[in-house]
Amino acid sequence: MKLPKETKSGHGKWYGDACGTAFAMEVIGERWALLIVRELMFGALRFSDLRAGMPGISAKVLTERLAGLEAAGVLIRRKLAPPAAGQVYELTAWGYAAETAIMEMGRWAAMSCAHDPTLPLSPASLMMSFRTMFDPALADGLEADLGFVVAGQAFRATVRTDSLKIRRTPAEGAQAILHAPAAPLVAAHVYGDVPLAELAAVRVEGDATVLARFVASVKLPPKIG
Amino acid sequence: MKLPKETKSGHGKWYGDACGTAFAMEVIGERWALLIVRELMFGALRFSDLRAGMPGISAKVLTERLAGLEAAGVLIRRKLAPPAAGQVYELTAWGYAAETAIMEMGRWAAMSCAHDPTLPLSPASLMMSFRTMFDPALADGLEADLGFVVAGQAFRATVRTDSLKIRRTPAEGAQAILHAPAAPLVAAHVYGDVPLAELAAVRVEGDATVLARFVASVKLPPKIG
DNA sequence: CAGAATCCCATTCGATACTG
DNA sequence: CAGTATCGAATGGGATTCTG
Repeated sequence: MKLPKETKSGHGKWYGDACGTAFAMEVIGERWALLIVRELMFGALRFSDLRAGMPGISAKVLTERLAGLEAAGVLIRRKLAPPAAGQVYELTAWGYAAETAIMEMGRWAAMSCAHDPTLPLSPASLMMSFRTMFDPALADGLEADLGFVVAGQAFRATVRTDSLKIRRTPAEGAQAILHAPAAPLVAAHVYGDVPLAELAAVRVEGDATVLARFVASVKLPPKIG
Repeated sequence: MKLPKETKSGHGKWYGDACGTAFAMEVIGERWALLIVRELMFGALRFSDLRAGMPGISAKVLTERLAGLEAAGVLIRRKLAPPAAGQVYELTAWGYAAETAIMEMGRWAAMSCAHDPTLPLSPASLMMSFRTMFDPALADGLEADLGFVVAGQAFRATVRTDSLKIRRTPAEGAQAILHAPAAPLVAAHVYGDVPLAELAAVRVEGDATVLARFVASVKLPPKIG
């Protein structure tokens, strides 16, 4: 007697367990699946943009995962309006609701000594780390409208006294805009305390003081493992 | 050219990504790994106890996962004091720190319509769901010391005005003790609103009123997917 | 460029049998 | 009870090719 195969792909096939954690792992536990959700967390992306954020994933696997996540209700595929050809992948409301879980996993991982923060990092990962590590107590009342242009991807961060919102939106008009060719450089400054002066490729446009206050409000947790 | 294999087992071999979420998935994203952590969350267990909580896992895979999780620093194997033979597996401080992430994943999964809460459930899963779904606002100031004996496993829950602690400890002396032969029966009462009177196999010992107040303070989130 | 289809090998899994 | 050893089957995933 074999266990039921059920949907044959995507979910419901592994654990047969009512535990929510088990169900979550069936949906987002396959290799790459959670990273796809991470990449989409700040807004819809096209196939090739997704690949760019996940070096190492193959077209086949990305196609399979996108189909699985769509079947599970995590994301939908949406056709772009006529002028722009092609389509984008966008999280559903439930997909966006995974953000808390993703952040808690990231926070947990950051507590391990084995976690290597010097590896490559996608722009979306960097932004997600800001959301995770933002501490209103450190922000000390900061309210700001910041832009980040990292590896060609633009994000807009809105800092309020007790919240931080980030979305994929052009940075024009922000109080301060940080331009960097790659995310690890920004991480070296924010988390590794490397002064901006030592990072020739990173440029700040606008109010550097506001940006510095933001950087001071983002901090990694202590290591416990 | 191939990607680096690195540790050959356990972690660091998949994504090569500084993103904490990616690292977390390398540690606990393998099949069954997170469920092992879940089972251990309330205290150390032996090999066979772990198998009992995860119907479907084979001895081989359990052995492999335990070795991987030990190598990653999530758990340690500890020899029992002489009177009791054998050894147990116990989470490290970092392993216990995964609880928040596990709960957030469970909360997220519970928001999906596709989540089937009628599947089998281990006692540890049930307790974890209590921790996840406990709402101090619904508890309305309840302070209590409760026992749960489910499928032969005993847990002790301490309810405070704004917290709920649970650990694997004999239930003797609690204000109320709920005895049930299997976890799904308890879930049917707590989350499915099936009256205790209809569950002949479930028995309450002690102050049923206190238990009822606890049950009223545990609630599933609304469905959004 | 987006993504489906095919091929093929490495890994992984589950079942069973076996051992201290 | 607590694993280990072995083996056949299933799956996974990279490379390549093909299509709109």
